[in-house]
Amino acid sequence: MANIRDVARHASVAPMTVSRVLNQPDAVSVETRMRVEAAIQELKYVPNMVGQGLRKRRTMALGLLVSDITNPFAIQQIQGVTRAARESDYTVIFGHTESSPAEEMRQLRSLIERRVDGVLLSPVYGTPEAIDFVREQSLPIVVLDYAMPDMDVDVVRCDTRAASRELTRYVLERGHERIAMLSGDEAIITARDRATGFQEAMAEAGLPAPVSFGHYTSESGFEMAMGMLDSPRRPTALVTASNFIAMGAAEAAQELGLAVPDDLSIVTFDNARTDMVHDPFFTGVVQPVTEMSSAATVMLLDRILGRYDGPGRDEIFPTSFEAHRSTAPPPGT
Amino acid sequence: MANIRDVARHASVAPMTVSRVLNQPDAVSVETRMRVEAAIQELKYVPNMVGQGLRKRRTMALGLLVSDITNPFAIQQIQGVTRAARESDYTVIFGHTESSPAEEMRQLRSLIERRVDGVLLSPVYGTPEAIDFVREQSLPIVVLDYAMPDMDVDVVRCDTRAASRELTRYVLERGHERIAMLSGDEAIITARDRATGFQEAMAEAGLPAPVSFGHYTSESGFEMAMGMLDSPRRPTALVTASNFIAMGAAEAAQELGLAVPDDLSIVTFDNARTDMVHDPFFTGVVQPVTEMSSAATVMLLDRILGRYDGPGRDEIFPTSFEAHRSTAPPPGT
DNA sequence: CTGTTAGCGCCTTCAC
DNA sequence: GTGAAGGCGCTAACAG
Repeated sequence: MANIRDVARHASVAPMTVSRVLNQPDAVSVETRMRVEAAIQELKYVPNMVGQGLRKRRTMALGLLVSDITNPFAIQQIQGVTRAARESDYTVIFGHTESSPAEEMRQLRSLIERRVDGVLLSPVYGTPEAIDFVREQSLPIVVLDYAMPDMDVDVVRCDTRAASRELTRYVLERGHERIAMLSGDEAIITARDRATGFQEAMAEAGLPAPVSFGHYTSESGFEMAMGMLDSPRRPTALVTASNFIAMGAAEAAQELGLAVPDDLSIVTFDNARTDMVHDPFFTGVVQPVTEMSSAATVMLLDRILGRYDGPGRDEIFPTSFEAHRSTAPPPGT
Repeated sequence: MANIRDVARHASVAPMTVSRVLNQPDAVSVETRMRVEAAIQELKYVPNMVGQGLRKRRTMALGLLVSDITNPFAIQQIQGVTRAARESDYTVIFGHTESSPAEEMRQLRSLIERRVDGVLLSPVYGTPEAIDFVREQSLPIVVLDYAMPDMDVDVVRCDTRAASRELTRYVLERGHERIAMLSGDEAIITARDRATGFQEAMAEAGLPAPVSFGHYTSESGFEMAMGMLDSPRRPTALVTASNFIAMGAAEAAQELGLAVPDDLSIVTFDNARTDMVHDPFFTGVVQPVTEMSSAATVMLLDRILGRYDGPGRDEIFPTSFEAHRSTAPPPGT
């Protein structure tokens, strides 16, 4: 594998000239450039970014950590980040944390070891440690989909509490009165916010607002739904805080012989965008994940390239709503 | 951000000793080691793998290129590779080629620039250029899910032609006689092999074997299905060569007022594994993608670490079969 | 067990 | 417009 000196020798120039041909071609005379380019071709020279990164102290790589790669949500994050990064000639080194804070720290460390120029983190529990860890290496970081109150850090997210209120109102407007919420881990701020939004909307309607906290998994959704539905005055509608919880709830309904949506309506968060799924089933809130992730990447690049270095920005994107087949009026109406 | 010399100074040792503490702790006396470790803690030193990579001429990174990250198939590949890589302390730098050969070459180049220690490629069209390009940099490469006859290269795949034969036989055994195949781009070997397997099984049964070639997308599946189904003596079953084609075909059926499976059975390849999808719909062939990808990663590491350097290996994994809700006997039986 | 020297591939700086 | 010197952070090889 040829290096820059091999090319230089082959073209009878100094290594520096080869470097110029690659990085500032206009600073080299046409004839020299052509000779160097011929040598590059001939030796099949591919520049070594490891050397370059060491010297320039810039790797042109961004780190991206998502929680759960099996979630379509994460795929959209990856797409959004990759797309924006590519436009600035940045590579994305991505890892998934399997929703484990320990793994999150391990992966962050690995990204720092590789000296990525910045980090995009979709956190598990949003503990300050992860952010501090990156910061103490004076690396810029942007947080995805996780509110960080009282932390001076760039965040890109949605107003998930308001979205939850509206989602609940939608169900109320369909005539439901016995509605329960299945949320995620109470330690996760989106899980709390979504529960709060639900409770606010139910309070407006003067109705009780039962909430289960569990995890953002279908297993947990199944269990929580079984708990909520196992009662004579069972809810006629469930508001779930994630697509996986919704799936688990739908399984529980099936297990109990309840038809969705005829016997039980289900609405959810984190719906995958329609164009990713054939015949979407769940009615719910859709976040512009790809756009958010691209925006977050641009914010990160702003920091890296020195285009911005003020206080942390909290960029909030609007959510939208998609009605599909998982909702109907309550049974008996 | 501290470097190894800062740590050395802080612990009153030579940089080399710090390096030893990190890489061969047993070669350092306990007291020295403790002093160095204290300095590392205090300075929050994180080793720089860029410098290390330059010196060792090893980056401890593998490149992985998948075609289409929105495909659950690709997610499983990423998981399998990441898992196996992690066990050997390797990082995965992954990219998606958006099913474009030009992008594939661009991404390969980017991986080479970063001097990954080896490449895992799930090719678009399986042209030799991509492989030669990697090889001429004397980098090892393993090909995923793509037969490479006449190329001396490591491949991990399934016997997709045999699987297609069996899949077709399953449909025949259900009593169907008018069966059509919707395949992918004829330039893609799996698309050809799956068509061939279908034709072989149909020939065994003495039946005509109409095949459409299109693309591995739901749009193409929709169009091909519309073409095949728009006839009085339309097929009662479709064999599709990918999950996306199956989705498109199901949409076409819906558009034509045909119920799946009552009016039309659909079987497919590239089914996502059951545990990734709520209530799987399509009957079809399931490949052990995660295992295959892990195995491919191990094969690659064999080359990288010099555990193997013989001729290219063609490792063929068995497929399995999952019956779900998209198949029934032909209408009127 | 510890240290010194030198160089991996590249580019910043300065000189010509 | 071109080149020489030096160093980014790290470790192989050798010395003590």
